[in-house]
Amino acid sequence: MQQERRRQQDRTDGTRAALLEAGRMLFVEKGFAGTSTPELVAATGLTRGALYHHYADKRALFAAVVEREAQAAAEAIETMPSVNAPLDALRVGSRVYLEAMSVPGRTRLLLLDGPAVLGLSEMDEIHARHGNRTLRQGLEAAMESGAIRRLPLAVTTEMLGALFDRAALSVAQGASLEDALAVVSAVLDGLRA
Amino acid sequence: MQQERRRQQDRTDGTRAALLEAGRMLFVEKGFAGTSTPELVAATGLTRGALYHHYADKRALFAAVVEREAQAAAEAIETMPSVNAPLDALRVGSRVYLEAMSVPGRTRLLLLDGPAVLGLSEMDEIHARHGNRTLRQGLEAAMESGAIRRLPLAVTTEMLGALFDRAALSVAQGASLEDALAVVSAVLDGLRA
DNA sequence: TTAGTAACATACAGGCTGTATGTATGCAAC
DNA sequence: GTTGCATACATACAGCCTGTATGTTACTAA
Repeated sequence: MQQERRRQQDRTDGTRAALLEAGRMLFVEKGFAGTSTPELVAATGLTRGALYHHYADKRALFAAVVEREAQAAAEAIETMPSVNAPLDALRVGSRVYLEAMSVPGRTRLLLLDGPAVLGLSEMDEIHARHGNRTLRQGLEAAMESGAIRRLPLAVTTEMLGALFDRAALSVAQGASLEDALAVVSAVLDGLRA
Repeated sequence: MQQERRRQQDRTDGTRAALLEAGRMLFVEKGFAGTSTPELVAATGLTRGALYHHYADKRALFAAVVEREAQAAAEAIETMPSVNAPLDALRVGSRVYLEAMSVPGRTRLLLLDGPAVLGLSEMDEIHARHGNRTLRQGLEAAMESGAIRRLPLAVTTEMLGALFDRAALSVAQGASLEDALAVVSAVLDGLRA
């Protein structure tokens, strides 16, 4: 009974995983608009029927792919070694973040197509559901402890996050990771109280 | 002769202007993917034939709209009063930039759909063709004069530009302009040598 | 075993894009 | 001025794609 119920579940899980995997590959390679549902299912051996059975539409599959990517990135970041000094924690965190974002395709999914297809607010919700906390908490702790200046937390988080994101994009496009980190480090340094 | 040749030119210019205007309106309102060429030409009284006569495809019209927007933004920024002290120039420039980016729809065109549809490199080319120089030159001057730390110029420009862009987006989404400027100011301050 | 439901596959309707083709209008030279 | 060409458009068409409706098979619970 357990086993029979599992069989259906496994079947579903396997199909969804296949669709997510093919989706990630194609969305990364050709973008959301450039990927058609026929070629998507062709990559899995299924038909469009299966796709539309499991996901409301192409956008919903894309959202699932993006959410999975955001989760993976968040996990990579949360395994960060904890650092005592808040400012050092921010420095280490930014390096970890840039490394996490260097997974091929991740910048395209999370920073280019994601915001355009799903919208900024839905992207914010996705990030909120996973690890976006890290930067905000890091900044908050650093402000509380007096390590860096006190600034409006929400906008500061958004703006520094955008700085890191662009760093990740530049690195993905060939810029030097060390150069990017030098700028990050200088900016964080400059925020000391 | 001049006059007769002008008539054709005027006709072309008028048609293109109408397409650009309708394009801007619809692309801002419904995004690139959400805007169809039939509704685009319906907004001008023309037909799709005219559109495809003047532009290679929908993407080319979108690129023209984006380029025009980038140019308008650049012009608004270049009319900035010149300031002597490099660091003050950066401060004033950032306020002018945020104001320029507060034109409705501009953030969507230049920061959301533009990069996703045209790609980062084409967007960079567009910006290079217009006013992106401002920030780069401001940073360069500030570094030369010793006002701020010496950092890799290219990435620094990209990353600070992204910081400003996100500030513009946050403001466009309801955040306080003063909060955003406080962060900008703090970051610039912190970069002093 | 049987009824019901979930997991697919197939078939279809509508819309959209880009191109090919047709038409009219300006323009330049004779 | 009319003849011929090029430019500016309009119309028609082919192909693809999306989402839905309908059919079929595989489970599962009673």
